[in-house]
Amino acid sequence: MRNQTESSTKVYIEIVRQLREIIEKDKLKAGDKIPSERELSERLNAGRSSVREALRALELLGLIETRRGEGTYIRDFRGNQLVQLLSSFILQDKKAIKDVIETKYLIELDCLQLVLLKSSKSELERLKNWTIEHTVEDVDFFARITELADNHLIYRIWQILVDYHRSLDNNKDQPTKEKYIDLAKALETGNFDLVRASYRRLRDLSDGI
Amino acid sequence: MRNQTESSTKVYIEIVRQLREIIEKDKLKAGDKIPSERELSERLNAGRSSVREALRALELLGLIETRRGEGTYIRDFRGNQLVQLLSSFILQDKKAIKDVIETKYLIELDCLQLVLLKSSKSELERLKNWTIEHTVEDVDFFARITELADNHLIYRIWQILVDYHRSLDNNKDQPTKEKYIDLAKALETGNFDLVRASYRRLRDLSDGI
DNA sequence: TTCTCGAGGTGGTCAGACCACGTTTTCTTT
DNA sequence: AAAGAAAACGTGGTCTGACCACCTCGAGAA
Repeated sequence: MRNQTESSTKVYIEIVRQLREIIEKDKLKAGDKIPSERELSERLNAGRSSVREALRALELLGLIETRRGEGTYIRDFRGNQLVQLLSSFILQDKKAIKDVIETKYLIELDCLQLVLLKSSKSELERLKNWTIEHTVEDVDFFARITELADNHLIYRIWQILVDYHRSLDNNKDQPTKEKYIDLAKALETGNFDLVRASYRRLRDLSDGI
Repeated sequence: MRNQTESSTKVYIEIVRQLREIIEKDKLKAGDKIPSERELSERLNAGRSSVREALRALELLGLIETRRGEGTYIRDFRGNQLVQLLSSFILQDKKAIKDVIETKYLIELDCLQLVLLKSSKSELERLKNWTIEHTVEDVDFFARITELADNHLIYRIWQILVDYHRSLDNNKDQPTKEKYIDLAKALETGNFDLVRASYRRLRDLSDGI
C-alpha cells in the first residue's frame, strides 16, 4: 500500500473503505467487535498508525467505540460524539443559534405530523396517559414523539438539534405540564391544525412557523 | 502529556480541544492555515502521531483540509465529506432509504414555509422568472429555495439529504417544468396550503406529509 | 471447587525514519 | 541584471518498532 504510482487517496481513507467492506462481508452489526488494529494493519497491508488514523476518525464520528485492552466495537450510532464537537466548532454566531432553534421547532412539528399519520389511537392514548401521569421533561416528551414518528433519520437529526440546543440554551424554564397534555390531546383529535396550534402555545411562538 | 495519573481522555481528543482553543485565540477563520503537525506536536507536548490522529479525524469530519507539501487549513465546513461516509455506512436497509426520502420531503416543505415567512415579493418574483427562463434541475430549484429560507443549518441538513438521496435513487425522471413554475407561483400567493398542494403534485405524493 | 496471578492480546502513545510534493532560496546561465 | 534551473527546506503521508496500561482468560495454587 506504500507509495504506488496511483495512491492519490490517502491510506487512512482507503482503510475506512475497506473496513466498511469487511463489516458488510462479515455481516457485523452494532455491538460486534471488529478486528484488532494489528490484524487490520496486516490484512490491509498498511501501517498500524494508518489504521489508527482511520479508526480514530471513525471514533470521533461516533461510528465505532474503543475499549482499551478489549478491542474496537461497532457502535449503535446515534450521532452524538460528533455533535458535541461540531457544535462547539460551529455554534459561534448569533444567527447560527437562531437557526438551530428554528430548525428544531420545524423538525418537531414535522414529527408531530408524522405521528398523526402513523400512530394508532391506542399509541396516542398511551402517550396522553403517560403525559398525565408523569413529571414531563421536555426532552422526554419529544423523544417519545420522535419515536412515534417512526423515522430513524429524522430522529437522529432531532437528537443532534437537541444537543446543539442544550449546549447553548441554559435550560430555561420549561413549559407547564398542561401544555404537554394539551398537545397530547390535540394529537388524539387527528387534526393537525389543532396540533400545530397546541405546539405553538407550548413553544410560545408568536411568529410564523 | 504522556501517561499521567489521570489521562482518562485520550490524547487525540485533548488535542482536538486544544486545537480549537488555538483557533479561537488566534482568531483563525476558514481558509487560514493552522500550525504544522510537527509544531503542534511540540506546542502541545504530544507525539506527532497523536496530533495526526486528531487532524485526520477532523479532516474526515470535513472541518479541516490538508494539502501535502503545503499545510493544513481550516475549512469552510458545509458538511459533505462526512456525509458521503455516513451515507455508505448508514444507508443499508430499505427502511433507512424510506426515511431519507420522507425526511427530505419534510425538510423541503419546511423550507418552503420559511421562504413564505421570510422572502420578499421581489425575491419570489425573481424565483418565478428564473424558473420560467431556465431548464429546471430539481437540485438547483430547491437549492434556491433552501437559500431563500435563510437558515444555514437547515440548508446543511438538506444538502446531506440530497447527497444521501442521490447516492441511492438512480435519478429517476424529474418532474416537468410546469410543476416547478406552479410551485413558484404558489409561493407568490403567500398561501401555504397552496404551496403544499403544489409541492405534493411535484413530488407525486399521495399520502400524508 | 474456588481463588490468584501471570501470560498474552488489545488499545494508547511516542520517537524516529523515509518518502512525495510545494515553496523558497540560491546559484547558474544568458 | 534578469531569467531560469537546481538545491534546500518545510510540510504532510506512512511505516516500524518500542513501551505502557488495561482487560481477559486460563493454569496452577489453595
